[in-house]
Amino acid sequence: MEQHSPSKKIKSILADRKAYTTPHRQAIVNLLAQSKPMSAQDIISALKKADINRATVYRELKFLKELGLIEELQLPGRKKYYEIQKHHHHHLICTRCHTIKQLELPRLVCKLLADITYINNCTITNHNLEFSGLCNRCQKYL
Amino acid sequence: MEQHSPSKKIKSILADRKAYTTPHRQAIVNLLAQSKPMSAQDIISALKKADINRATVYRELKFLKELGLIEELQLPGRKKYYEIQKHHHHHLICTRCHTIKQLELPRLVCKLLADITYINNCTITNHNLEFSGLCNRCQKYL
DNA sequence: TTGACAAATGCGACAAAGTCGCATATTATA
DNA sequence: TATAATATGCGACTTTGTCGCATTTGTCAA
Repeated sequence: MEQHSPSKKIKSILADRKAYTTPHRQAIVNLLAQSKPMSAQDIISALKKADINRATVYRELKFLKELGLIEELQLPGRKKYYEIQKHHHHHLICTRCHTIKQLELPRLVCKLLADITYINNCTITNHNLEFSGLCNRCQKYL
Repeated sequence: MEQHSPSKKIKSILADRKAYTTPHRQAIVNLLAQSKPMSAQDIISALKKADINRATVYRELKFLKELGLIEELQLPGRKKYYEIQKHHHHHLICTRCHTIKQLELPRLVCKLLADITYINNCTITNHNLEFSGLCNRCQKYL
């Protein structure tokens, strides 16, 4: 497998936490950096040449999530999906072809969250806004 | 267990689908009608006197969901939660006490969905908007 | 460059959530 | 009340994820 060396930024984040830059860790980060959101099993399959233990993959995903390097998506269905942490955004999972697309959201959404906090007198630390339906390719066929 | 007889409406929905009005089915619907969102395991435990098989509960939840009588919530975490289908709404799960509260959302949200569909040229059939954070009771303590 | 120590890994067993096929039981209705 | 469709129990199985522990690997300072 081709191993891109991790960016300076990632290396320093790892160093700050006294975390090592291991081949497995790099492989997972690189894989996610180049692809759509993947489930743990997707990652295990994709890296089967590297022969990474299942438990290691799960541990790694948990760890990278804590570090804020990747994000965990709670899409409809049983599995969690992971993707490289970019700017915050949301997804559509197609009920026909099961591809996951990133959605463009009107700016309004941020304001909305503030309103919700105010109306309900609570402290929102996290939200999960995901969609399912038909992607633009599949909606032509039905 | 006290068995309220199901409403006419529910009976007719069941009849339309040639589904039977069985004690187990009634027990599950009645239970959900009287409580906060519950996981499958919560339901199994709550109905342990009725001694309903696990598989039956899962099958029933799936079926009631298809009928539109209950809704499946995808909250952060591994389990799914179920609640009686009321008007569409959203939840906050408290990261401290884990209670699930229904949130009041500004009307804006509906319009937002239409905008998202338009901007992204897709067909949204379902969305999942759930929150985690601190409920109004717990936010006093931290 | 190497040795020591912390961090990462593999392994295998375990757990929780959910599914399936099949034999049996229950329900609606003619 | 007989019958045909539906629901249920049972148990094995799958998937997703976790854990403890022994071993290996990465880092850093001497």
